[in-house]
Amino acid sequence: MKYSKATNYALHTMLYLIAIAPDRPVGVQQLAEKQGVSPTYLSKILTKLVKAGLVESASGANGGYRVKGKKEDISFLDIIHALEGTTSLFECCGSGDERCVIHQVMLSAEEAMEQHLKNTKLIDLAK
Amino acid sequence: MKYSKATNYALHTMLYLIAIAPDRPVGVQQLAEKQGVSPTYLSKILTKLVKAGLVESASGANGGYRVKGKKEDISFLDIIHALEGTTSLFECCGSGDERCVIHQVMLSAEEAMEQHLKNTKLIDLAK
DNA sequence: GAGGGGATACTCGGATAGGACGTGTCCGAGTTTGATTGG
DNA sequence: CCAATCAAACTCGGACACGTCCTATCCGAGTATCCCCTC
Repeated sequence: MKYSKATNYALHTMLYLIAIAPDRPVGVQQLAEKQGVSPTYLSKILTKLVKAGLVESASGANGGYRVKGKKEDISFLDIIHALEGTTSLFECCGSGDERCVIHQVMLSAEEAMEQHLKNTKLIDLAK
Repeated sequence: MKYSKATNYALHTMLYLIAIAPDRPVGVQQLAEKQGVSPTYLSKILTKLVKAGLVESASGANGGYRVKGKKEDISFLDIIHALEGTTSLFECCGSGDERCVIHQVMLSAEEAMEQHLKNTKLIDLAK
């Protein structure tokens, strides 16, 4: 039960893209160099962010990645959901949502954390 | 990033032990039968709960497991920590606790969930 | 000077490999209870 | 009737097998930009 390193990389990459938001896209090599990760691995992570609609990619020379949409709306939860998936942290009693009291407690605890992550926008840290 | 099934089994087992708290300990076979798990596997989970000081075991015939200490004080977080460990869900920037803003946000989000799990006692569900 | 053809820089996707971890089983050892048996 | 012995029930711990996911790398393919060369 831990957040994957990929989520960590994704958060740092997104924060960097938002903080120094340029007109031209940023190459994966530059992003990878900042965090000491291999560019090929980081590109896999960025592909997930693209599929989630958080960033857009530009092919070819001078290509790279750029934040898509409004930067002010991107929250921690958006990025985490893009990498970890949106399924619940706790799966109970086989099939799913019965009236299991344990399940209800775990679900509300998870929602408490998600509310915190949803209310914190990345742009708040990019001052 | 998911809670393990073992945590699920542990929570259900503890709730059962607290709800029907008998004078004599409950055997692992009876506990395993309730949840459809193999007794040998459940005994591994119970060993972790014993080491955490939440239950105590009695060897020999008519042996089994019993809740240790005050039943009113056992929270969800106690059981989760016993199985998942107490390490943080998020490990940032290599070594550890620098002044990484992302790390701070993730930590406070995690604490929001843990507060919820700490305040919910198992005995509240065992009516 | 204008247009076309490479070289270059970059992303995209699949295949692959190693390692860690969760899940589950099996077996031998130690321990307590209770019944059985012999004096 | 008492006590010693034996069998049964049960937990404990380690070893082991299996699958899955994370992490990371490599390679080929596609694509856009820029430079150079030719007409």
